[in-house]
Amino acid sequence: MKIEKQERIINAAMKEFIKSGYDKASTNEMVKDAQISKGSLFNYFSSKKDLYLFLIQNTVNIIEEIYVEIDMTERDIFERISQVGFIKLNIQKKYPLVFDFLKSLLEEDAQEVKSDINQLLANIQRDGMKRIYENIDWSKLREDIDPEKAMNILNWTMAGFAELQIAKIKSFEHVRVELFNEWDRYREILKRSFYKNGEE
Amino acid sequence: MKIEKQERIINAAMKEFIKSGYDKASTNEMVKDAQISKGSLFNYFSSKKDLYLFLIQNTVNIIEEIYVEIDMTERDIFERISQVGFIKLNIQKKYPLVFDFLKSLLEEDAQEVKSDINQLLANIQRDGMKRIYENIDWSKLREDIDPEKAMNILNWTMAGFAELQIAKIKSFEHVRVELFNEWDRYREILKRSFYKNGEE
DNA sequence: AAAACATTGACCAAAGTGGTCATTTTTTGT
DNA sequence: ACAAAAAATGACCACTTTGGTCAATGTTTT
Repeated sequence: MKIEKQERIINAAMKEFIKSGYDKASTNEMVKDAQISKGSLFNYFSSKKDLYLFLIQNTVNIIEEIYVEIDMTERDIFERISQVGFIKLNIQKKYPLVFDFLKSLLEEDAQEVKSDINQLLANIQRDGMKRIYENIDWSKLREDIDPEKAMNILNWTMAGFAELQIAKIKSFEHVRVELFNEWDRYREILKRSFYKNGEE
Repeated sequence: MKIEKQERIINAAMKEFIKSGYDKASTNEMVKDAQISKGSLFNYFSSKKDLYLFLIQNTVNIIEEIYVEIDMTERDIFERISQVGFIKLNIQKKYPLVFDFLKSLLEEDAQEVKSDINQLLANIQRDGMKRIYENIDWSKLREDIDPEKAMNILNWTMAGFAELQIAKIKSFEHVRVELFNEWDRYREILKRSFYKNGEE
């Protein structure tokens, strides 16, 4: 099957599952959006559930790329967090729905798929943030700053910044080259604030 | 009508609208959850749309309390932001669904109610954050820090912290007294980071 | 005990559900 | 050019759910 059609189907299905949750997601809406016939969809997937589970597995595979791509030898927290952000941005560009779909999975509570979700997400949930921030050198931090709190502030700032940029991109419909410069400003503020004088 | 029953209906309706969006929200589910009969619901409200619009107006009224309660003479950003957080926390305690419902309104795209939403939300959207951070004294900030970025970092941190605490409360089912101490730690970190030495 | 008001849930036509399959269209091998 | 195989279609199915109604029943007030 043409890869473009595959993506059309996957995206349409994800979009509908995100919007409506498993139970209320309509296969009719999916085929309309993907511009294929009802019959085709049920040729590719034996049931709605089958399709849903495929999408979950697909999502897990994509998300796991993050862990693989992280350079664990980079021990500076600001470098590491920028790295993760960069990887996530690339994923977002390639698969714009994948994070929203993941979020919808965590909120899903339909009995029919609940256990399957937990099972398939087990791997990426188990470690979560911990794996991403393994082997970080905290010694550069000012001593009066709790590393865990610093990490939280960084994470929240990163997430907030990302959300803001995505909103901008979605509304203005043009990717900003200044994006990374802008992030660097935030990075500088926090770095100067959190690190001991003279470090790095 | 008994106030307790009113709240049961409002909460059940909001819950269902949050979960399913306007179109797919089921009035049957609402009456089941609120433990009233179908007939009663349509006695109180002439239609699903009528109910929805009532909930929006109700939400707007509640949210607007925030603006009223802010002490505009407090010009320190950290005080102000803690104030807003405190007000929001109280609203969250009294009306646990109101912020989720507000969020769901912003994501709603059903044609039948889209224009009504925009109209009713116009007031609280127009100014948004601006009104909350009016008349702040930025002179205490270190000169190498852009006030707008500082404000963003603060906002994101506050939101992240709140989310974390709500998650904790929801899962552990007991409100933490240490909550404000914990927030004060974050506040200290950011204050020491952002303010000139010796300020405040 | 009568009148006024509140609440109920069986009921309705209409719309939507996940899934099927005989039929048509497209692709393939020769 | 043609037939066989593969892929795609959408009308159709039985079933569920939808928002909304209203005659009947319960509850209060006068």
